[in-house]
Amino acid sequence: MRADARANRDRLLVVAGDVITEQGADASMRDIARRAGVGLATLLRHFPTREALLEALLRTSFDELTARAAEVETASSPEDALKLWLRDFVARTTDYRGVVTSMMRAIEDPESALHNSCVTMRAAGTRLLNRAQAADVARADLDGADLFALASSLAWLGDQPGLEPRAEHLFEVVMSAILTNRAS
Amino acid sequence: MRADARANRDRLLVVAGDVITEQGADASMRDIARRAGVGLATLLRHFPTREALLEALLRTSFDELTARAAEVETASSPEDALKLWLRDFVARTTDYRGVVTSMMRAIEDPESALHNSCVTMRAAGTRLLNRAQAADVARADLDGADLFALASSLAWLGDQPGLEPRAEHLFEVVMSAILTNRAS
DNA sequence: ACCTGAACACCGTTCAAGT
DNA sequence: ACCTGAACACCGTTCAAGT
Repeated sequence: MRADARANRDRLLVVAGDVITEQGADASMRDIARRAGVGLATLLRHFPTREALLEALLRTSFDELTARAAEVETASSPEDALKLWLRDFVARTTDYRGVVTSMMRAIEDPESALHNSCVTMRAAGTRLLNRAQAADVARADLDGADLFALASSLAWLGDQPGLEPRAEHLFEVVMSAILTNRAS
Repeated sequence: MRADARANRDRLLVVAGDVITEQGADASMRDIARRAGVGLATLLRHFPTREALLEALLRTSFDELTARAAEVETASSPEDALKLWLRDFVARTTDYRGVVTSMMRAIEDPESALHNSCVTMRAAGTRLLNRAQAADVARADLDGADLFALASSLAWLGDQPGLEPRAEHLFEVVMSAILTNRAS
């Protein structure tokens, strides 16, 4: 890639992060290009679809989540590991409003640019779930896709304007459905 | 209202119901007008915003849900009543894809045309929750807004394309978090 | 009263023309 | 190679003109 193209790409990613943080995942592509001081066609050349742009923005975050799953797996009890990781999942997914819907779409669509990052991250979560199930602290009738769906629904709740104050409480309610809480 | 205007309005509602069933809550207003054989300005004249159109479509359904709450309250045990009603809530809200997000927005915004129907319906659900709590079969640390949020998140899950097969299972998982299940 | 076409400012897509 | 302006087909909003 030519140096000026690389510079444009980097700049676009930074600006896109800002704009999407402000306006959500359905922000205007034209607006992003405008604020990057670049033609719309240039943005579309680097990221041919909105999905591709989101993919570039989220790949790092999702890869970090995958790595984080490995960390908590060795550092924490099965129950705490699952809790910590899900909290992280929700926090990161709520960073950009509306992005959880794109993620749901992407994990169902193998053609999506986001597909692989999503699948890998879900697999990491599944390992934490299975570990908790083996330790008898999580419901046995859940699989990785169920966990992913429940976590996503919590992220969706976090995206809803009036719900921030209850987000933590709702997290714990759903969490209590995932865990079996046999002790205590 | 003049007879021709009334006819247009009725016709628009029917067509809007069809189109939104097919395409979801963000269907093109122009398309709805087109399929109703009417100018776009005529649609906007009867329903000045998309919210207003959704309001007209959903008011009946929400009012029925409010009435249904009163029915199950007298006909069923506190636990069954809550279960039955929440299932109904999710089923109706999933009828038009994407509508649950509009509903969430509407209940936070007193200016919204949907606001009153939503608030009334939520209050009906709150009564069922309180009754279940009094009978000690539902978690005491939930209020009506929590219940509404959890039910909405289930409706959101039901809207996601790949999740229909797990919808019922996820409903039961979240339901188990709401109920205390002290017996059995 | 009610309806409508047209003008408007937006959107994302595409591509010929420029450097 | 890479960028860009312009044309395109869409969107919802608004309003003067028609019946």
